[in-house]
Amino acid sequence: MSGRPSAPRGTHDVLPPETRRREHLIDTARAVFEMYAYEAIVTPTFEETEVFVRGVGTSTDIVRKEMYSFTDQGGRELTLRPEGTASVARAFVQHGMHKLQLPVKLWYLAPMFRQEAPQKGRFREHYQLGIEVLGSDSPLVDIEVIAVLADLYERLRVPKLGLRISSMGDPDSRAAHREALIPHLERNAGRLTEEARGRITENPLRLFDSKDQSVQSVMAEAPPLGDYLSADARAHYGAVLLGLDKLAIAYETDSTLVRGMDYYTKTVFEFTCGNLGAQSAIGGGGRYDGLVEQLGGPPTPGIGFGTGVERLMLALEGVGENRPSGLRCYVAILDDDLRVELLPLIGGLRSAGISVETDLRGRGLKAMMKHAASRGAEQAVIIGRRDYDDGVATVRDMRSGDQQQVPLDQLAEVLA
RNA sequence: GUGAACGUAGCUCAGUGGUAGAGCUCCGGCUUGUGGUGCCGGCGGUCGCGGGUUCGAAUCCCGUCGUUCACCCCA
Repeated sequence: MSGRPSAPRGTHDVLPPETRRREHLIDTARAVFEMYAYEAIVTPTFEETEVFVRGVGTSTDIVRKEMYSFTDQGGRELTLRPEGTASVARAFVQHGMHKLQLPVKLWYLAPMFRQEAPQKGRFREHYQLGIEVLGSDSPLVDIEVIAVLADLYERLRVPKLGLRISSMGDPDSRAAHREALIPHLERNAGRLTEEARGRITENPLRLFDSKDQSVQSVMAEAPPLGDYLSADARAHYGAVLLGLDKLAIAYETDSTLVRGMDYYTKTVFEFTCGNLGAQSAIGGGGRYDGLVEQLGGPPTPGIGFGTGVERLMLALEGVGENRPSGLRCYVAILDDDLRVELLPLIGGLRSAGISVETDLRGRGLKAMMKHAASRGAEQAVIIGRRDYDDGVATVRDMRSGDQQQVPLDQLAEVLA
């Protein structure tokens, strides 16, 4: 920074009228969440670092190199929330929410912070809309969670939508798979990149997602996780897919789908938008049946998703709707002395529920009419000395241009 | 974090070594009380920032910050 300060790297301001598009998106999401009977939850912007280390997992890029961590004046190790699920799980444990009627169904809108290299659609601070369902291991919940997100995207009319889904299995499935996968990788270590070799024991599943051709050829011959699913995990996965079919939600199963948090079990899924380039994932999530216990709570299954507000905004460029400004009426006062005299009149219109804009700069009538038009006012109320002395105002319909004289004391009724 | 491209008015961009430009936006006038089209005028720039080369730098060189693209990762 030198001279004029600017927003920090990877952050950005959202200005009107862009904020109207954003609010339409958020309003729509809230409406959908309420339709499925979710309740809002708010958690702190920062947590004890331990929440994310234990929750998200030490093998993840998020915990290893992307967290905004700091020590406060009391020597506490804190971290700006890099994702939403761990915080919600922590709150669930802290407040004994397992004693509530289960499952608990929650939604949130919150900023997330990750120190990554910024790119289009990837920011160091971004907002996520998300839901979490805690306390039921039924595949019905998996189906509902995916349906909520699909419903939201449909209402927003997200173009070129894709859904990939997979099952990570339960811990037993993963352990059995690991025993077969690691020897395969070690036998073929010569064909792996150095980076890939480093992950063999750390998080070998990640390699299924590699874009390196040589690594891919090794993974193509590797034992797929799907072959090692336990009977329970397999049945669960089948039930979820059946439910999606029943709801006519299109999906593609993809056993190479690997997500960035260690807590995922069984169902994982990711929605993509085809016109977003490299950052095509607009929302994703999965089941995390061990997370609550990991954070010191009773064994409690859970599942949720997060979807990125900024990426949705990009995906909806050109097709998204704005929230209407709601401005109904522009009051144009021609005589300077009347500007103060008529403040109660304007106040009265607003009390009557009419959105009113008026000139705050001392513009001339022509400029005020232009202002009224550009702000989208439906009607203009013009009051000059002549009108005021007669106790009337001129009301102009901005669409048709029709004008009529209205007594000042009837203005609210006529405009309403 | 690595590699590459780009950074000129609020916005979109032109200008590639010789006095900083256009369109749009905004403000005002033509119309002394009437918008969305027209005409005229005006406001607005440390050419991202710092250093260097040069008689002279928006232009060439170095550094730095930011954006974008790819890798990586993810929303």
